[in-house]
Amino acid sequence: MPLTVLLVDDEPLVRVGLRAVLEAQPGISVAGEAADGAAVVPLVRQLRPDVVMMDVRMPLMDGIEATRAVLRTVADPPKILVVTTFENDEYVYGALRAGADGFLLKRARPAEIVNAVRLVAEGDSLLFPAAVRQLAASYGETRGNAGARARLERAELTDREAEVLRLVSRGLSNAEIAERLVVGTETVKSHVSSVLAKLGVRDRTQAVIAAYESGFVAPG
Amino acid sequence: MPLTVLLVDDEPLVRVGLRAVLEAQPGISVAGEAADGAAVVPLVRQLRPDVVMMDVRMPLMDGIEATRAVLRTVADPPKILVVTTFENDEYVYGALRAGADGFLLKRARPAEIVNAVRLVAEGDSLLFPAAVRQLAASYGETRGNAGARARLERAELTDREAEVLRLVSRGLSNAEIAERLVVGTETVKSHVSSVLAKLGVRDRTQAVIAAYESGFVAPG
DNA sequence: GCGGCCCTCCCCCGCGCGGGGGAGACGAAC
DNA sequence: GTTCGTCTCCCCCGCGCGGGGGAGGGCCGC
Repeated sequence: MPLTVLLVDDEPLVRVGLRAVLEAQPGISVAGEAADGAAVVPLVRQLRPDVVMMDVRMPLMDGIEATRAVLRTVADPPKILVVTTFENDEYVYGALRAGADGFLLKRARPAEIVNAVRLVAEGDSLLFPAAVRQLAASYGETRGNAGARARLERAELTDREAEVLRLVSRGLSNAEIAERLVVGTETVKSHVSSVLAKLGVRDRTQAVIAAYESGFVAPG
Repeated sequence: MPLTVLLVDDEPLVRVGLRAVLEAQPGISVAGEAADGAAVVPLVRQLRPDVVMMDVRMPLMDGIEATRAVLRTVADPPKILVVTTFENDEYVYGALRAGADGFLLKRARPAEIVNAVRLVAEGDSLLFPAAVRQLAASYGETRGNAGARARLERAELTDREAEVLRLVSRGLSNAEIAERLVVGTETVKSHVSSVLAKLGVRDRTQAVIAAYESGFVAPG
């Protein structure tokens, strides 16, 4: 059975984006969506998701309140992954103190998002994107962080995969990449597939987008 | 008969790049390549290209000399499009005075390159990428520029095409774009094909790259 | 030594993609 | 009124792409 996720965010666009990222990933499915924290508890009871991706700032009930509500009122509660736009969002502290299992920046690349969901689902407690590490340090120390770090690094691209992604991001076809690297096209396909899986994307087009969005390749 | 182009550049990589861009464009074919200006005159005589894309800086004979040589010694000479890396390349002035029909920055996006080739082939004299306009102004005023400008704008994407490109650049498939825009997938395919043709690229992956490289979409 | 990862290559298969045509409807420009 | 561009939709067709398997060799670390 796939890993199920409940999305809670007042912006439809964010929900669509998260859904796209997660649905593209084999083994993860989005069980449902909610536009406000107020709707979370009944939805969790109904859908029994493995993970709740929870926005912090929402109009009726914010992510902190909603996290508390879920953990207080639901038996065998799901993991709660707090999603925020700003890395210095003070609400994040509150959400983590309320019992959230991890937090994630909205501008995280797809691979990080997927990893984050997988990690909290598997019980690793906290996630720290590089940009937030210093903030985390000031927050107080961190259980399970080393494990999470190692896991994130395992998900990083190998040298060859990175090389292939660079060429994909320059518009080359598999055959052209094969020629350039002096290997067979099947080998290139194999690397491309690995890259797609690790980035959590569906096709090479989305891989190029991820490459630009993550700074892996830069315009100009 | 297609528009034929002779590439003259000492860097193989540049020739490969230009060839890829131009060959991807229907109606344009690369008739030949030369690695130095010294080889241009015989090649022009042999191949009778419509356009010569001429690097300025080359080891044996530079683009200025080569331009002069072609125009002086070849009857019914091809159009000459000067290609340069630096927008403030002083050699460009010389090449233009020597009779070149236009100039182009190497970092121009594929669509601009294709447009430039088409424009000089059709007789429009000078091309001014935005980044070079001020330089052009200081150079002295400009015949045929208004015509070129209008033509470049005609080659720009329509509203619908731009909308489709934006969605392509967010990783959506044709079917997803169709759903989003509430039209048929055939319609989307039609728009995508137009976009590819106008950008002078081969597939949606290269279109996304062009979108990022041109600033049409921005990372983050 | 043995497991694990990486790189390499192979098979089959389905489908999305893109090229090549064409065509109708609408509105703006002439 | 006619022309032109845009947007819409349709056909056929080939191929590149990506998923699903598997498999072998090399290198490193335990």
